[in-house]
Amino acid sequence: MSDEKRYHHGDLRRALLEAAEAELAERGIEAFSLRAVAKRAGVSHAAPAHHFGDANGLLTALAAHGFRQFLEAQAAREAKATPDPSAQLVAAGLGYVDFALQRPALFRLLWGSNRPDFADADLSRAAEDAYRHLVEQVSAAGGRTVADESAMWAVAHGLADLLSAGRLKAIGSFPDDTRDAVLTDIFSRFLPRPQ
Amino acid sequence: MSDEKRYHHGDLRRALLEAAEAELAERGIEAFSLRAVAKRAGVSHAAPAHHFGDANGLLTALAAHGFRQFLEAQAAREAKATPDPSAQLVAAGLGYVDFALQRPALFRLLWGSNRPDFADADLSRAAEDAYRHLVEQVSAAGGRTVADESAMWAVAHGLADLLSAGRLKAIGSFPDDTRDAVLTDIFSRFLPRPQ
DNA sequence: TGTACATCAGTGAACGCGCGTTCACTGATGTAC
DNA sequence: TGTACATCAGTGAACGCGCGTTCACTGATGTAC
Repeated sequence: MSDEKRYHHGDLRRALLEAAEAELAERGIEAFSLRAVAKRAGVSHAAPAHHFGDANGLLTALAAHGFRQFLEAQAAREAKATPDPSAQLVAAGLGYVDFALQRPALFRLLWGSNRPDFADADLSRAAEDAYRHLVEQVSAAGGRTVADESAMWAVAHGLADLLSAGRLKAIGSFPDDTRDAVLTDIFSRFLPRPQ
Repeated sequence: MSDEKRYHHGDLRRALLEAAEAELAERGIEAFSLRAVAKRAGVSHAAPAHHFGDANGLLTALAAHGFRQFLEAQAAREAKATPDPSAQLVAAGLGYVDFALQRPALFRLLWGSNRPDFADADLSRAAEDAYRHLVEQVSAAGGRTVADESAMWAVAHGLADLLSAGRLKAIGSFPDDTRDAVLTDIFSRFLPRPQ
């Protein structure tokens, strides 16, 4: 039954989110349109309205979903690291960069666009969960000041943004394990200092 | 003669660049259109073609101009700092952030858009000048490795991007001199270490 | 100083296009009895 | 188990809009003589 043509899609909401991310990746947010997303999902161009209202509604839902995946990318690295708080903080930083490299279009939607409605309840909750995770990690590693927290966030964010945009060519051209080693070196410089 | 209505504008190229930046600031790159820029500059919507070809041509020229102003913002901070190489490097970082806060729309055009043609000769020269400046500053301050260079770039970029987007609310709410002190503290952690 | 002419910058009407939105509709699904 | 009906998801045609592009044009400027 999976390949028969059905009137009701069955899981159009999810299909539209995937199509939207693919559109962002291929054509960029500047050329994003609801009609192109619907076409990619194989559905008439008026169908998305049932699920998301308009294009910004779809992008808002996609951004909320993106923040959850963003946290998952960090959790995946943390699970592989030793439980030491500093190692966990470095792992979160590596996950931050992983996400930006693996989903650059989504990364830009989260951090560099004003189209999602960041006042939306679901999206703002997802974004705050991500922020809270950072604060907790820094705190567990001994960070106490605004500077501690901002330093770690900024360096992770800067590396992620520059790498996903194809700048920082030196690091970008390293094999994965070499890249991880250099990134770990950099993150280590920013670890909160013992008082 | 300045307020009389003339057929020839006189300095339409510059006026279009200014109008384009204002449009970016007000409506975002996602809604950028040549017609709106022309209207803002008080000129018919076909006029920009004489100077820039199309919208991407205009954005490319604006980006090249932006990179030069980006370097100027750093130079302004460097001129006020002591000549010590580490102090100069920190000053460059503060200028990086200044630019992002003062011209957020332009900052996003330079670092977060794919609409400018980065293969354009003038733009790529301007972008490379900015990159070279960074490398030289890091080198003068004793940086020798890819990690030294990337760390400094990433933290400056991350602070600039997050602050200009209104994240990092703690630092963003400080008065200017307090903000500079916190940023200087953060940059100092990333200064190349003596071997 | 004056005239003729070439070049250039900007105009404004016209065009075709893809967009979001609306709306009457149709087919599928779920539920009451 | 069957029937009737309400609700829901998706269709497809229609619309008006702003967009980029084209093009014949006009007014301004510069230059040759």
